Amino acid sequence: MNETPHRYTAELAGQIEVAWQDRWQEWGTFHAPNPAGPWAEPEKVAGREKLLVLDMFPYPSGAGLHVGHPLGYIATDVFARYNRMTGKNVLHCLGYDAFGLPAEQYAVQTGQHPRKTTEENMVNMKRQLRRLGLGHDDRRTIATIDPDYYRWTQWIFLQIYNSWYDPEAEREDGGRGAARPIAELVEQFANGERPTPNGRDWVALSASEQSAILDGYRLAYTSEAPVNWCPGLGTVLSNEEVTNEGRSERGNYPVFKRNLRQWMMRITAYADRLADDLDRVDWPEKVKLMQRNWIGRSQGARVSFPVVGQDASIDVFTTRPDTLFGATFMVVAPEHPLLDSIVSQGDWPAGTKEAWTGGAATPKEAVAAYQLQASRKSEVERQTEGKDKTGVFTGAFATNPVNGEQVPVFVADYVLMGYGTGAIMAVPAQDNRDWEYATKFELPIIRTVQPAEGHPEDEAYTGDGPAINSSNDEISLDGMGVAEAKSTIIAWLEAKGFGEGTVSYKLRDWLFSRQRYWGEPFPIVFDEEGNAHAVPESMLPVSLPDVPDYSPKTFDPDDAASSPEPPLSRVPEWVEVELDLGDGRGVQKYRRETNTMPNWAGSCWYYLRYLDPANTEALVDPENEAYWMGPHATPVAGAPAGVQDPGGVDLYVGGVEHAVLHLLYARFWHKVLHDLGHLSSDEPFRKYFSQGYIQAYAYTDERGQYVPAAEVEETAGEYGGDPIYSWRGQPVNREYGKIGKSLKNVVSPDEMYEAYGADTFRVYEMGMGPLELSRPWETRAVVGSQRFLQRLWRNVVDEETGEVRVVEAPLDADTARVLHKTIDAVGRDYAALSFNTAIARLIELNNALTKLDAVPREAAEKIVLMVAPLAPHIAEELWSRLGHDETLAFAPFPKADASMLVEETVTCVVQIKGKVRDRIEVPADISEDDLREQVLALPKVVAATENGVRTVIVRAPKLVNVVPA
RNA sequence: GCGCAAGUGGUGGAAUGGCAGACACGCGGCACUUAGGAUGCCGUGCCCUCGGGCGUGCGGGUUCAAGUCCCGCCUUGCGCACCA
Repeated sequence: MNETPHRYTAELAGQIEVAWQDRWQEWGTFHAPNPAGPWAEPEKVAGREKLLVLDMFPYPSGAGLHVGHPLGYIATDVFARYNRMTGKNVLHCLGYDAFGLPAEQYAVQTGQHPRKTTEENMVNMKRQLRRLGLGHDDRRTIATIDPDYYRWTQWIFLQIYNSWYDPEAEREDGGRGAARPIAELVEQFANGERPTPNGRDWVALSASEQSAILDGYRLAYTSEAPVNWCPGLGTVLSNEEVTNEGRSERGNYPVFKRNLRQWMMRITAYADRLADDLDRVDWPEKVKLMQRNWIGRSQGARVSFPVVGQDASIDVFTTRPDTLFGATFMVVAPEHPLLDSIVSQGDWPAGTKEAWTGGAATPKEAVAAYQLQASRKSEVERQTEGKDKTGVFTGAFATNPVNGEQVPVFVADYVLMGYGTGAIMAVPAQDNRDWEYATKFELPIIRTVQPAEGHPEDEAYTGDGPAINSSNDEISLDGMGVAEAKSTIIAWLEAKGFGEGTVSYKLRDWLFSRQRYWGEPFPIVFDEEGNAHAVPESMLPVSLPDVPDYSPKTFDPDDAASSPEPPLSRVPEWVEVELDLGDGRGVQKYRRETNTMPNWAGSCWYYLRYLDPANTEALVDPENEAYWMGPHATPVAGAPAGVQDPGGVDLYVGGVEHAVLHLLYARFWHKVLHDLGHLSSDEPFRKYFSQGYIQAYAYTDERGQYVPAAEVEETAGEYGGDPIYSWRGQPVNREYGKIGKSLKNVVSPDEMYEAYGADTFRVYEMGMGPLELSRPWETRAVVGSQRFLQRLWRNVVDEETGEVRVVEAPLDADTARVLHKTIDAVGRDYAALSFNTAIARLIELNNALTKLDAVPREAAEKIVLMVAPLAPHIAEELWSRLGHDETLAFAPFPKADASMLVEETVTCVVQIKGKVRDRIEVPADISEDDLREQVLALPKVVAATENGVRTVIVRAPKLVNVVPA
């Protein structure tokens, strides 16, 4: 009946794919040898280059994968497989980021324990990914929820907790500033080398006093500070997890500022290095820029303005100290700590304008009312109220140090406590915000930079120009440009003791605790005085207890007055412990820390565990870390001259959504571990590639409800108009966006395996376009990739008999040339992650082979090897049928014969005045003179150059451009 | 508002300053078929008086030659957003 029983159908593809997946597993094909540690196989490492390829750490979602998820995994797999065929020792594997909010929320929804649902989700995801044929080292699969894993997460926390940042420490790269053990700081305090902050003897201080001082230095510390409290999630969040609109990134709930005692990570100590070292890694500029913006380093000056009639001064940060002479008033944030003491106690001073008082009888009342009003505003309200300037006069004046002018001090919420010093000198002439405020409150404006020609009279001028109105008895900036004026005035301020050049950052310390159940417990206990103690390494891991009630206490999302309540605090038998911490104090009563770590903790270092997952002695054997991640001999392209290579993962592929979250946190942890001597590399991700997303169309009916995208029919519009979409006969609107359940446009990889097979799916995803671009999913287009693989199959296997049909014959010259050109191009494309163009080349070669009566063995074997990284199963199957016993995973990738890359004859394009007018076949090695002569003799050229020739451009052998007179 | 990308057929996309549209989808035709939503082959930027003309968001410029380089504008996407 069936005339083509051996056709490469989805069914046959499925059989082949599963069989090869079993073989790879059985043979341990993708096990990568380590130089040291428990899995040491130094003899297999010797003499090979290494390559460490990494995907972003996935969390096992209950919804399973959709076709967008595997895009990056396929890309890294193709790259890894290609490099394996060039002889490299390639490490590629995947683990699971299984703690955290999504896993917990899913568990809450389904009413089951998070561990159970998480493990089930991991099983499902592993099945989906295995069916894709990824060449992962499956021995190295890890999960953050595994106690053997989070033991090391806790160990790293202790390393950070037991460290401080010494800005004077010399680094091996010549820079200054590094993490050092806190014990060394204690020693400095104890032997008097470093005075304690309050000047008292270290040994005379109580344990609590010592503890409080050390908290001011530790890289992980607790502090009582305003944090982002999200009642809807029942937890606090880091700044990075809060959106511009003041809502939680996950769940979009309102977030409120609350003063709470929380764990923080002193990432600000690393601000400079995190910003500077971006120059040493190969990342997209866009992502580097996002990190630089987030760190927000700006050069400027701190200037002190003495408060008139008080023994106090207001410090401001400014990036424009050159404009000091134009400072006509000052503004402090409503939360500024000095505010209460500087507000004048009596009536409004003489000259107070009505607009400054906010309608209050005294400055004290006005400021109190304004503070209250500001404190009641949520972040959301600040946003929605727009940028209307509000504020009141404090009644106080401060002295401008450059000219002795007494300027009024205002309180206004356009100045933020969280940046700089929380106070500014206002220079309306050179700052738009200050201009607005000055105009609204009738304050003087003095230009101190000459505006450019044609600049509007009624606007601030923020550009460069010569300084004006900027002199006193000692100094004059007049005539200087902005840069020179800045350095001149800073030198003067420093000499007079009025201020100093300084740097300010937008980056804040990282809030590290969460009031959730499903996360790593802190290895911290509190004694009866409330002082924190590290749990000794020997007692790790501190296990997450099984509890009957793991769900977090959540609140009305708008209930700002609610307080977090960690689920672990409801387990007294776990919280209350008696321990001997080995610190000489013997067995004591302690209370465990009941907060848990954020899910970033486990994902901050997982790539390190991949290197040595079975190691029980260390998080990674130093030799393994140095082998896989150590610095290269030469820095990345574009790095400043003379810098050291930081090392790190050779290729990291993932979405840009983690540009300032995971990618910044991981860099910070990595640098701490580097400083403490645990890692030779100084950056985690040497090269990062930001992949695009696969999106899909979604359709809404007349009521705006989403309808199943798979059931929508498309019909051509009349007279070439736009196509019309309909669902069950009714017209629907098309939208473009994310793939998701709520949009009813999910396509799962399982459906693709079923309908086409994994290889076809892989080729389609890689062939759709460049990896960095987002593109729409189109199921009906997948068939093109299937046709390609079918033709490839047919070139080797007879569809009717199943016999191999290649012939033992030499290649004809044309085929040989196409083959070698393809080899040349495809190799370069793979190395450059240009998989879409590699596929196009392979299709062209395959189509050329299809036109032959029979395919010579050499061509068949080479195209099979070249296809193997993309479509490994069909390639293995054909390779095997061609008579090879072993996997082609390590078969050498074909090499192009350079002599085959040059054509004997070339089509030369003949242009007249830059337009193509003719073509001639010429020998590839034709001389310029011969070619010029031939072209000028062509009838069309002769006709066009009746009036003579102005010039002839010859680019032998491909192009001649004749320009007639 | 500030900053960064990107604009190429009906669609996804190719093109070291040198033949614009590789490859694929879709569409049209043909073959094979009881059948085709299978498979194969051919065609497919637009206009045309079949000579050719016009074409890479718009307007200028550099060049013998511009999708590519430069200037200005428009549009879209992304990031930041009272950051002093």
